[in-house]
Amino acid sequence: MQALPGFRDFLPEGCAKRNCIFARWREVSRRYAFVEWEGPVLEPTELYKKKSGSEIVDQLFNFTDKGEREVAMRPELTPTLARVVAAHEREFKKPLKWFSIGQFFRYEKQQRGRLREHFQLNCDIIGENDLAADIELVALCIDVLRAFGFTEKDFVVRISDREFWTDLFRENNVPAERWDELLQVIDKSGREPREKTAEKLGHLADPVFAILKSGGQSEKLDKLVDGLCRRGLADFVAIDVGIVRGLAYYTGIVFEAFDRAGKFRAIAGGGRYDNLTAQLSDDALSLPAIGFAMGDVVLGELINEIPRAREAMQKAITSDRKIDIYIVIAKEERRTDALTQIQQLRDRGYRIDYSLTPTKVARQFQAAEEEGASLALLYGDEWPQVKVKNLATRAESLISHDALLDSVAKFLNMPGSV
RNA sequence: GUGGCCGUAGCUCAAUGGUAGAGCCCCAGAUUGUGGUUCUGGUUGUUGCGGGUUCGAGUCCCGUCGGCCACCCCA
Repeated sequence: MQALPGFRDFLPEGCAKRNCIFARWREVSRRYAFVEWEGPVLEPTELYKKKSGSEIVDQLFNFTDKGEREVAMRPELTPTLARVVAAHEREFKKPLKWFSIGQFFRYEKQQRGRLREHFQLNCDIIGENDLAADIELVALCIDVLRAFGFTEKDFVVRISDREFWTDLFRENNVPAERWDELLQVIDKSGREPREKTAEKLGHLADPVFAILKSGGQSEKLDKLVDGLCRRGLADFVAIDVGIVRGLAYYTGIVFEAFDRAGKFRAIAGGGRYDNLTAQLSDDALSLPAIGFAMGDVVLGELINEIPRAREAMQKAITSDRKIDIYIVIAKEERRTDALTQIQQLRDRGYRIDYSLTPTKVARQFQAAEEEGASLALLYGDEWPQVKVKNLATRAESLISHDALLDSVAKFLNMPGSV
């Protein structure tokens, strides 16, 4: 038996890495005063059918439940967020600055950087129209990546604005029904032959190609980049109007983070979706919103790729898995006394390990070393004294068992005092 | 969903169609209370699975499952 295709087992090392990623995500989000929330993993399929564009439905991990309901494992969080906000918005001051860390699913053939399950950080600002919110959110995205040790040499956030294109469509009298379709064509233009794109664009082909080549420009994008420059983040961003993103609900600024080497797919992406709460509440409510998501899979690959990030991650994992004290039971008749003190030490919050069964002393010290213990306490012939060994310096001293707790506390606060 | 490549021990990989191996890991020892070294010994495979060709298949053929890559799509 093995895990289903596209689903991962997290062995201790993988789990430690994942937890480390979550910790950074949470830490930086909190730095921006975002608050954490969570929604259900399973939603009515209907929630995704209309709101995310029809293309998403083929990729849903969906089924009929025992109550004959059409349900889907969530492929993304934004529709849930819009639903929840529409229902509870009066309970909160605006703007809402919410983040969430959760697992998402898609039913697709897996390949590298793309599984059937992954974890995502979602950060959203709801109820603020001002471009300041867009700037804040992009800055947050950059800072999250910086927290992993990445620099402007490692990644770039490409920023675009869908209004830049919809303005062009309007000027050229393109009916609004065709906008989504044309945006998809522009989104795809970098990945397919020019002739094919030109054919789909029709009379818009020439102006669109001209803009994609020259770069395009808009006051809004300039202000956005200027805002990031003032925060000292200029080197992390680039305007790229070719970025459109696939989801239908985006209405304004859209952005994606890529590794500079261009080796992986997008690390993170997001944008403005000002109409989604209105759609999901049948126009009972309309709140502007902007958000982004960052997945653990591509991020994890990039961490492995960049030495600085990989070493930082490794260091954090090593330090987190360390225990404080290993209890060496050198004489089995002292086991009960040792266990009494193990309980007391654990009650004080120390990480303690010991051998559950009679084991050679050498093996016990080996285990102490492997688990990264700072101290070893040896229970044997010295009783009622305990031998305390500093595993880094190999220095030993004898301490009466009833003075042990104080002595250990002193050492662990100030290594070197034993 | 379509196409190409691949599938041997827990991991990394050997084996001109002729008896399935190595390293690492793991476990146990080296006169019985001290840790990254060393030495010795030990466990593990229906060669992904199922058919077929052949005197004989890890090796060739077909199917299937799984993995990788590209397409599709991208949350």
